[in-house]
Amino acid sequence: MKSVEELTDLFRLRGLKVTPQRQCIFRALHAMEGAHPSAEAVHAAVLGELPMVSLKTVYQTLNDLVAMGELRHLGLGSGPARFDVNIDTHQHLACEGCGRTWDVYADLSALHVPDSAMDFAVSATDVVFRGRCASCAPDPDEDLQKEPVGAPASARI
Amino acid sequence: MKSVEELTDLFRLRGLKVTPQRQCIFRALHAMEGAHPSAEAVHAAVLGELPMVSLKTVYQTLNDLVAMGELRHLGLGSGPARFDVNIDTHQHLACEGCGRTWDVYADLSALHVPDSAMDFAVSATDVVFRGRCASCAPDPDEDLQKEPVGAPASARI
DNA sequence: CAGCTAAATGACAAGAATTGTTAGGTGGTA
DNA sequence: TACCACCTAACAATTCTTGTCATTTAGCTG
Ligand SMILES: [Mn+2]
Ligand SMILES: [Mn+2]
Ligand SMILES: [Zn+2]
Ligand SMILES: [Zn+2]
Repeated sequence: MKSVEELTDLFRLRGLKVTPQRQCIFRALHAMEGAHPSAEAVHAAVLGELPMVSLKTVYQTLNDLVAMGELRHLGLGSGPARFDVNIDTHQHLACEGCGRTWDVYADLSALHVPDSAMDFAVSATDVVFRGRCASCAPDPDEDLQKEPVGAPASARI
Repeated sequence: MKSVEELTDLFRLRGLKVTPQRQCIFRALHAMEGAHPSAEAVHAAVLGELPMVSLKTVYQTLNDLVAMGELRHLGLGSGPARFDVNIDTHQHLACEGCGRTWDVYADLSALHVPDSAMDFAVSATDVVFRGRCASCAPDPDEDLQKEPVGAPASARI
């Protein structure tokens, strides 16, 4: 995520105004490098500094950033939309146990669309590795005893 | 998607009851092989046969099928959830022009999670190729005047 | 086949996430 | 400083999905 100063300049270049609310959102996002917050999470972070900012303002600013390509909208899984503060090309690990998500940088050079779809022009490839992180790994002892309980209610991005 | 008879047996095995509404939903899904319908789309198909089925019943049955692993819940962007009638391992082409989605079967054997994430146990890999389909291609030479015509039956959303 | 019971149905309402509306306020420029 | 397009925030509206509950029904048992 770019610095507050850079984002300020980019907003002004676009004819968008830079308000204390927006700069506070910029600051919150800049402090979240590597995270995938929901709008609500960004709002919560912002409220610590400016208690009167509305959730609507947060949504509006996040959507502006997405339109500018300075933030990615993650549309995976269910529940509230997540935003990706990292706009470099990368992929994700999604833990089905705790719902956390990590960035990974995998080599996609060997990944090709089959010939049967040759008339489709690919501009981006989204990859999500789903599974279980170290803390959520099934314990081998419990594994022998019982069948795994149903997945947690919220296995999200 | 399995046949109405197979799904009927699987529901009974699970202690779930099989009602005319549910069998109608089974039929609708079975006729949608290769598609990625929303709950609303399934509901619309069902209403042609049984006009009194509620959307709630459709959601309930689709969720049961997902819990049984006979239907996949897709998170392709925002908007209403899509369900994947094809539960074989496969990937998707998503056209950013018309919003349609196609199944593809790509070779993922060369796709590995980086070593830095070695203690993450991957159970599934979701791949979405995003771009533009032939009808939505910006290429001015091809299909210049053509309306985006319906995709082949096996390649619907 | 009749009776039992857990499950399903559907009308309705509620919940969760996001966006529209609008009246007043403000940033950036001249 | 004055202007004005843009922004803010309270509120309402929309969209998608699930909860509640009275009634009905599927599947089982005898
Ligand atoms: Mn990321
Ligand atoms: Mn599919
Ligand atoms: Zn985990
Ligand atoms: Zn298209």
